[in-house]
Amino acid sequence: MTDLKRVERRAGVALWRQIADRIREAISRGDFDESGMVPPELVLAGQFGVNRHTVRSALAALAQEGIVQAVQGRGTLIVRKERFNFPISRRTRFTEGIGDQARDLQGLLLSSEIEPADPEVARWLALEAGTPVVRLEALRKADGRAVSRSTAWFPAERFKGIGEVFARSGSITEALAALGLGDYLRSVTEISATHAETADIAALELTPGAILLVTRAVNTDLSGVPIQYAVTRFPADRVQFTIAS
Amino acid sequence: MTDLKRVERRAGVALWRQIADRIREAISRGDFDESGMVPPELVLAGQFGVNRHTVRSALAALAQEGIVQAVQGRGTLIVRKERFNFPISRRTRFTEGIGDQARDLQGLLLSSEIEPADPEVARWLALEAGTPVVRLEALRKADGRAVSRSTAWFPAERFKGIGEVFARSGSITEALAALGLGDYLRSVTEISATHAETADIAALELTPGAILLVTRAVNTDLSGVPIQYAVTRFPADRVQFTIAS
DNA sequence: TTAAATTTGTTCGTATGTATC
DNA sequence: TGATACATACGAACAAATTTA
Repeated sequence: MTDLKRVERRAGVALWRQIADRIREAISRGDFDESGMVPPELVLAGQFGVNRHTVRSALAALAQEGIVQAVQGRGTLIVRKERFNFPISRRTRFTEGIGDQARDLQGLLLSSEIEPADPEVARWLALEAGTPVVRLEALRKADGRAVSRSTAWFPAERFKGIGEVFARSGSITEALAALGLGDYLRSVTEISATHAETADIAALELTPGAILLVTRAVNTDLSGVPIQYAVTRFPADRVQFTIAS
Repeated sequence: MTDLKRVERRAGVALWRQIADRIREAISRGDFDESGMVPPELVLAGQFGVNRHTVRSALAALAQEGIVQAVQGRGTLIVRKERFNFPISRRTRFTEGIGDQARDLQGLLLSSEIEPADPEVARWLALEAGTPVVRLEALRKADGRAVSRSTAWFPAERFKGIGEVFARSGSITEALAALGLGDYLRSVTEISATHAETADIAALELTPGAILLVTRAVNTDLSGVPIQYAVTRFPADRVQFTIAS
């Protein structure tokens, strides 16, 4: 607690930013490790010699960074993170990729519908816009934690019943195999990062403002014909990617 | 402006969240396209029938998402984004990778020092901890926009003068070539995402709370000996990655 | 060039609601 | 049930940066 002294007013740097920095440092020093929580807002306000709102601004910034999580009625918890490592290669498969790192893997079908391909989906799948495609919404959990929320499109002609098959197995690889596709390859993966939107926050059990790693990927059959285009959102504090060349 | 009516107090959803959603929708509808800015906070507060602080909370959330950027004295600008695409492969090279997409590329040396390898750096470079390494801090710009901030380590025995050479050419590839390494390969790339810290916010000219894509990568010479370990931070709203398998 | 008006940024005060213990 | 602690909202004042007159 040695560092939680009064804050001097410095020109140019807002009080709440200075306080956020001090709390961040105190956390990384392990000052609050016994309790696993930050002291109550009013206590911090007293120690820093500022109003409680100023402390709240600082804690809100740290919550945005994912360092702490405020829980109404209890206090502000310090968040500890361990990331799953998700390998990306020509033979990327979700279940195999994370399998080693988790005891319990679940693939949950949220919905499955046939719809006409919009221009973007058509482009990725090398189809005419308007061609029927199956849209499959899925959520994956590892050891009970949601690790990805994906939206995948398949040509409907070839993979009409993939929703039902995936619902049973929870694995795209197995579902494709059941529909006669024994093997497939990853052709393109795009990776970007954004803030989570409302729907994903709910599905992935995130705090508002959480960061998502987003992949846009195409899988093809062995002759190079696109069979799947998927947009997958991974909580950035739970997942990282590895590309082994 | 049709949607900017009074907000009803609904149980369960905070006012500022409802307002953030309404402003986000109005922006994506293009309601403010003529000016490129959101109306002043006091105007919004009046239209929504709430206090200015409530509007500020909503705008702060949108700023976190990177949708808007507030500028003191001017107003709150709507941010338009276009991302550079950075390909990652066995032959990843920064300059070649982004070269097509930008007219003007700059590689700036921030500092270059020789230091003993800490355990992590030593592990990635397959050296004994404490072995001298060159640490090179660099900033890269494309068309005047900062696109990456990297910290790279090289075995000092082999690449002692790389700082000076990089300072002249602005290219790691050229610097390595000048030191006798004609070709090299990317062996591992790890990708994660976090919030930017203070130092990177300044160097990359970001707004606080911006998201960074972070790569940890190892390059080796043609016989597989590690020659470079680099941690590179890319602003997520300016860069995305592509892995072509 | 200067001054005023506009607009966002920060801080404090106060009150009330809601969840946890 | 009451105490504690975070969540939301309103009000007021002033600072700082920018634009406009």
